[in-house]
Amino acid sequence: MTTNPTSKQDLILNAFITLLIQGGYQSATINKTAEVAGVNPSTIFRKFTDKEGLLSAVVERHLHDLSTIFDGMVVIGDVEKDLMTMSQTYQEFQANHQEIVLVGVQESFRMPEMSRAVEEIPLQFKQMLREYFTDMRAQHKISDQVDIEAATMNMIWLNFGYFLAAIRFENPDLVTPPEDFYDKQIRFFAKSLSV
Amino acid sequence: MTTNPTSKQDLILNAFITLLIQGGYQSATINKTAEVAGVNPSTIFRKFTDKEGLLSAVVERHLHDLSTIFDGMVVIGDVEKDLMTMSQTYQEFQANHQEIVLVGVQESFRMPEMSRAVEEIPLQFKQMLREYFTDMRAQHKISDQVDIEAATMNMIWLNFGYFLAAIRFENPDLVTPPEDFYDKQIRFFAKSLSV
DNA sequence: TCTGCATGCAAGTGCTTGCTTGCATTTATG
DNA sequence: CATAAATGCAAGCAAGCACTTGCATGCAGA
Repeated sequence: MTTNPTSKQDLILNAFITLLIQGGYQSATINKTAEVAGVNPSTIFRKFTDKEGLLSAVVERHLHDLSTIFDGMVVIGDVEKDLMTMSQTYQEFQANHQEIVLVGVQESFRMPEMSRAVEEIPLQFKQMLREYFTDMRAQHKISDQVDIEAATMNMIWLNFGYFLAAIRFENPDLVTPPEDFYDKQIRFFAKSLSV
Repeated sequence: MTTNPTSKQDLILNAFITLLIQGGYQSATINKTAEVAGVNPSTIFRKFTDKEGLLSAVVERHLHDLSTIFDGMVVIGDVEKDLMTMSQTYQEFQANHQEIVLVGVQESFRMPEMSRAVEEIPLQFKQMLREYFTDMRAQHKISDQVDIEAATMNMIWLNFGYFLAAIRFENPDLVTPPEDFYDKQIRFFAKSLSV
């Protein structure tokens, strides 16, 4: 093999993820996954043992990605711009891991471990935000009056809500393009930090 | 019948809704529904024809409730308090119709009509908020500078995000009690309206 | 050229699902 | 009390599911 085709492992995983996004865990059947991946169903079992094994592989890949979530991000000390950067990083990560968020929301009852893997995303975001706000307050770049915990949670829920609306709703009255979100919403939010 | 027991229709519907909340549409099987309702599976088919028919009944009930969503609500002209009231009304309605929101989020690909029924909730909320903000600005109770559209969407996504986090996450770092949400978050939000 | 590994293929197993049907039994109603 | 409607019950059906297995095939490296 001289070319560089995606490995069958990845082909299968990607097919599975596609189906997870479209219909959740239950409707992402092995047969469909095999068909989308262009692979025989038996191959999937040989590689992943189980349907659960397939899911585990997805979760593992996700947790690995998560550990590097804010790695490339640079803050410059301009609150408005930094918040935009952080929000964008968070949004893009979630968008690239929709399947985890969706399955986590869907199966939180039957697969609590899954739910906990999903929670890790906003938790990382929260930790970073809190540190940032604390820092900015020490530098007097945001008001002393600001309730950091409240501001942090506000950002988290706002971003989480926008994300889910964006991937599941179609009505333009409920979803704006990401750039508008960063530009208008984060700016709106940033204002309340100077009061 | 001299007592007033819930009709079998309602028993079945409620059982179905319970299962929808716990595991979504696919895992809410007719057999389980019958068992939870204390009813024979065949009865369900005689009453609702189909599994789809069951879902339709749930959606119909929902749409009926939705038409009265803000009926009992009273605004007093105090922005902070009014926003709390509105947020609470919205949150409580969503909590009482979790099943619709969840199934809508889960099955938006396969059942777009469902998705549209879910969208109606935030759309109603949006309409009310926009009117309220416009009104308050005319009365100079909020700043002229405020971007009403941005403020409206901010409230919607914030509330939507908090709601989904609240029903699916367990970590107290990601979910606060509703009272805290109204008290701290809405107050935080209200501040940005006076800038 | 030989060997071993990865894959395809097809048949099959046992379980669950949605859904139907015919008949007995209970329950409400006049 | 009589009649009709609402339910329970049990058997059954076709389809889809996860998963297994045995064998043929093809491809890679020694």
